[in-house]
Amino acid sequence: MSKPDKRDEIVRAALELIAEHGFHGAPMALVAERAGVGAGTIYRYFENKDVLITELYRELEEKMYPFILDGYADEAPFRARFLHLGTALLRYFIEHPLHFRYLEQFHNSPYGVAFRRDKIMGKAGGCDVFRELFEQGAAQQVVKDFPLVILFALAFGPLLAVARDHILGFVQLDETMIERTIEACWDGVKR
Amino acid sequence: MSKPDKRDEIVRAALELIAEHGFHGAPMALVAERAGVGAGTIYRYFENKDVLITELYRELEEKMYPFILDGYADEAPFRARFLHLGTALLRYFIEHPLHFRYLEQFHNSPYGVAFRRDKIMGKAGGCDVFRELFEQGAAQQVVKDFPLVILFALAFGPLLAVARDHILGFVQLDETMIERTIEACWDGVKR
Amino acid sequence: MSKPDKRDEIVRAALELIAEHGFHGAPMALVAERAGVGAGTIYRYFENKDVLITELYRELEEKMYPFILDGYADEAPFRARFLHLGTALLRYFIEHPLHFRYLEQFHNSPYGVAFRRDKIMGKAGGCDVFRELFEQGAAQQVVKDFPLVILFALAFGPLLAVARDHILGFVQLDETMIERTIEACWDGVKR
Amino acid sequence: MSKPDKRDEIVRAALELIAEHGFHGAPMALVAERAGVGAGTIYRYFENKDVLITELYRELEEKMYPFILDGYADEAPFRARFLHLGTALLRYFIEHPLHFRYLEQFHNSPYGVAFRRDKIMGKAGGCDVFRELFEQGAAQQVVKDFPLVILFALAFGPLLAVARDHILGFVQLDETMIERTIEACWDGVKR
DNA sequence: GATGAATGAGCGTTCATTCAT
DNA sequence: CATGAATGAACGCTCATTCAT
Repeated sequence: MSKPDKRDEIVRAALELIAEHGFHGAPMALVAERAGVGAGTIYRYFENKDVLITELYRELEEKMYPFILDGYADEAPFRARFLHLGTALLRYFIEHPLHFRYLEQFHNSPYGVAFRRDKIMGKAGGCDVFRELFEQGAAQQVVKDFPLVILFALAFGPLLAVARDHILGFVQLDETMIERTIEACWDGVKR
Repeated sequence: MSKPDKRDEIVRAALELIAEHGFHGAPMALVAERAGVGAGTIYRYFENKDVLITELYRELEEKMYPFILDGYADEAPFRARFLHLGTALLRYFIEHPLHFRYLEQFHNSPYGVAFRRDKIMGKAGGCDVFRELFEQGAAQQVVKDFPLVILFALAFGPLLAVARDHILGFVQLDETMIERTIEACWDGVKR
Repeated sequence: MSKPDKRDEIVRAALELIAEHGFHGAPMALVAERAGVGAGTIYRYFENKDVLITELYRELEEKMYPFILDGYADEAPFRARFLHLGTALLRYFIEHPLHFRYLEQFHNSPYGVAFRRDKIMGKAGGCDVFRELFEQGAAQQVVKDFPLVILFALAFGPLLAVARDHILGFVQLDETMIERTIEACWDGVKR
Repeated sequence: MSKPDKRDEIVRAALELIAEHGFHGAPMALVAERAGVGAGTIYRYFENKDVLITELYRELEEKMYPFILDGYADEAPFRARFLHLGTALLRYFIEHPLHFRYLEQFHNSPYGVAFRRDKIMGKAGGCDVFRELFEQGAAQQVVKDFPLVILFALAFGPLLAVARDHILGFVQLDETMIERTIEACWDGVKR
């Protein structure tokens, strides 16, 4: 097994265990076992558990971006862009349930809160498409007159809730349901 | 200190510690200390930590109901009832940030998922006002034609997100902002 | 077994293991086992291993002082007082080899160096009899004209070396040898 | 880098790290890094860490001998030879604090005790000048009537203590202080 | 020969739970 | 009933040593 293979196995094992059982349901020894490596090996790639967790988060974000930006037309009208990003995101979560559950765990933890705080304070990375989109929407008065944070809540709150319900098996979303859901989000956001 | 007093102190201490520091930030010994009881005493009232956590959840739900049902008019039109419940809920969370954070922690944990599964499968308790309301709304065709689960997501997804952002200090909600936010939720839900 | 018993057993076990095998030859699990307590129990009495080590040092010092001060006559001539303290100390070490080896381990470790630094800088505790004695000796010009630190080295260097050699079985000291050794130390120190 | 170079670098790195941070402050990986070699390479030159430690000790002793024997006159009177060796040793330690601290660490460890035991039991190496000197001194009745071990303690106990105090910064020894200190040692030893 | 990634036993420490008092 | 000292399994992490390259 070559070097990056081990790292990948560790990351995959951590993703699975944390997504399924949360941070304390994923002791390092179990991550190692599931990755097929020795316990000490993890520490060659990640300084400690916190670093592994944060690094994994960043990797998931990076994998997600190309997916949701695929076919995104910068110059399209606001509504079209909103629907594109929304449906793409929801589709991504549904197709990658492990990613979704990991991201959720992360956001509902001290890590995630600190992360968001940084983002909101503008040290952002990554999430900028959304921020840009909504800032334009606000400037063009096509969205309701709310602080950005609330617009985000109106747009993504339902999206994330619906994704979770699908993944937990509480609903079964097909493509048309995805689109209709995002249109409903749009109704909440639009002026 | 009389018997129910001790129980109350334990519950209060657990609420504070878990809301502020999460489940692992609340060791039983610390809960006991903060409650002013012996560590073993907790186990007279709660079989184990899981039971304490679940029990506490149920108590918070019960405390919440009278608050949000206060002034609720069964026979009012759907929209008015929706707005009443939504604003009441959001107000409740803002006024009881500890409760909110506890409920959130709970929902984002294996406990919460099992709990919701039971509810959705119909063994519900508590949440019935919302279920009834939305079932009526669906029957009257005043809300969008979605499964109940998605309607819930559209209604409460933004609400919870906004409450969290307020409590974490990312926005400052006043009464009019609360009302406007719930109206935006309504836009998402209404047909 | 009553409360102070457990603490005593832990301290005794730590003393034995550390004296015989050094700090890393005394893992907490082994200390616990030898003390006949659970591993976690140690932490009820000592915050962590460092605290256990430092505390044990202090206890040994405290046990030693009454022994060497027994029969010490403040107003006796310098030489007599020197011989008293020196022989008493050497006798103590020979009678308490575990104490001696522990104290040695402690002094030859970061703990001990920090400790001595504090003492020399005057934040002393305990060792004051010796300091007082030598300061008087210096004032009366009965000892050689050296900084205190060097006088200490001349007096205690051989004493400690001899104690170690006895305990390791390299010599066998009897009472007269003890006295003659301390007299030889005196020759090194006296003007 | 040629073969003996690597060995030397390993030894130098081990000396520095162990002298400054003790045996546990010198993990093999760090020794390798500081030596500029691979971790596995150390094991081509030294069977294991214990061997490295013992070997390094022997090398330091060997480097020390030429230094202290420089100018040593076999036929000079006992006192002169004693003073020569004593001052040379003390000077050596002061000029080579890393060596001194290493030797000290070594002596205060299971390695050192085993080593000394061998020496005293006569399997000696190295230390023979001192042994010879003192055996002569005993035969000529110029030193006190003590077992060799005690004479060593009287002579080197203060010397080592003073060296340590200098290196730790508790005193500052200059050339005359060195000489006076060794003369004081002489007072302790001489009949 | 030289490497350094990989290993896993072992460390110090925590904490849910028990049970003698 | 209430207590809190005691427990020990489990955790995150280190490091001497090995071995495929």
